[in-house]
Amino acid sequence: MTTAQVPLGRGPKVRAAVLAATIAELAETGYAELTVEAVAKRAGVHKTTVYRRWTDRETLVADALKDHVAADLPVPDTGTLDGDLRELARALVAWLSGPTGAAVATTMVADRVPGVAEIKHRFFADRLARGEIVVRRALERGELPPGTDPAEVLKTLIAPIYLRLFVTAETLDDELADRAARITLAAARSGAIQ
Amino acid sequence: MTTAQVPLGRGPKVRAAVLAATIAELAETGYAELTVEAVAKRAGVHKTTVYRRWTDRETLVADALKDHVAADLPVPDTGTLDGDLRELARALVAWLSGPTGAAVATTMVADRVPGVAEIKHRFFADRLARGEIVVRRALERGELPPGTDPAEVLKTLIAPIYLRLFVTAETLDDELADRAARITLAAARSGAIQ
DNA sequence: AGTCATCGCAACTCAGAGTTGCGTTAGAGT
DNA sequence: ACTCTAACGCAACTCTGAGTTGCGATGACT
Repeated sequence: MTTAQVPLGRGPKVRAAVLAATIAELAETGYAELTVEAVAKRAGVHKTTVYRRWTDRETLVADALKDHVAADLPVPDTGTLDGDLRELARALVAWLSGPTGAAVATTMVADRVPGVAEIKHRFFADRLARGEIVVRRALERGELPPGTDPAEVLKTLIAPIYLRLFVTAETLDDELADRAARITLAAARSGAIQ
Repeated sequence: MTTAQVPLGRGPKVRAAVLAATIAELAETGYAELTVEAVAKRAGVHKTTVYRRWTDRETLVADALKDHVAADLPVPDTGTLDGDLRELARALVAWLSGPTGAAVATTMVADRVPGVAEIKHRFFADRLARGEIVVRRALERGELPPGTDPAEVLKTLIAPIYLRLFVTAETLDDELADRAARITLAAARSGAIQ
């Protein structure tokens, strides 16, 4: 729906350039300081062109986030829950370590941009749901106590990573990912995550 | 230091009113939509008065956050790590459940307001450091395996609470606090938090 | 090569950030 | 109770960025 328009005229190129420029500006200045003119200039496009395709700044940002987040998460299958959790955590760290990933996550969380709340909710709900599969497989393999809540396991895994990004604001690394996986595994195995 | 000026003239009253109005506006509209005129009107003060005391909007917001965050955290001492962790988690939930707490936390995290980054860092570092005491006491009581990292335990405790506030955006409740305490305790006892 | 939707450009309006000068008032000291 | 002064209210600015409009130029598909 979003990108699936018949590619006629210069539409698609302009659209892609403007959305990419929006993400880049978000990464550099954040939403509060983002100006449409800066986006247009970066995209090599005139300001009015932006307003012809998007009604206002909020819609533009929301669409850029939606577009940038469309790629789906590859779900690992290493054979053990420990391996899968580490892969998931490392993939999240890798995404949030990039300039665009951090900017997208921060914008989704930070500001009350109308339209972004729903995008954020769908995005995280989708990611969580996909990740749950590795926990379900572990349950089937008997790696975890019955009654363990897959969604809560995933939340336990990603929580310290987002905490570091948003709260303590230190750099993300694979050591953090591995520790998150280790802690989550220990808690889940002990039956604490119901 | 912040509010400790000799109370001469109408200064202190105006300062308190404007800072309170700033927090209230942050809670209602967020930083991106916050206008100085709205703050002034809410504080029953003229716009120029605000600009006489604070150089710009960013300084005003930073000062309001700094002032609002000055209250120090009461550290529980229930006798058991489980009890202390639950108290800490519930206190955090209570703070973040209020309108101002959520607004303050969101503003600190969300936008790149110059001056706020440092306030955020100090605030969270201070809170973490204070909370660590309960873990140190548990280590002395032999409740946890030697080598357990107090700071990491605290981070494990608060991570799912901030995750729910910022990422999944569901309502915070004591059940969340208790689960966070339960999971943290299980992971720490198993020796996974080094 | 022609057609038409799309884009560039200039010229607006409007709101909010931040500033200045001057008249007015609240409050501390005697 | 009465000054006297620092702090406040007010009006009138400038400036930047959001969002709009009309017209002429250009690029993509037939």
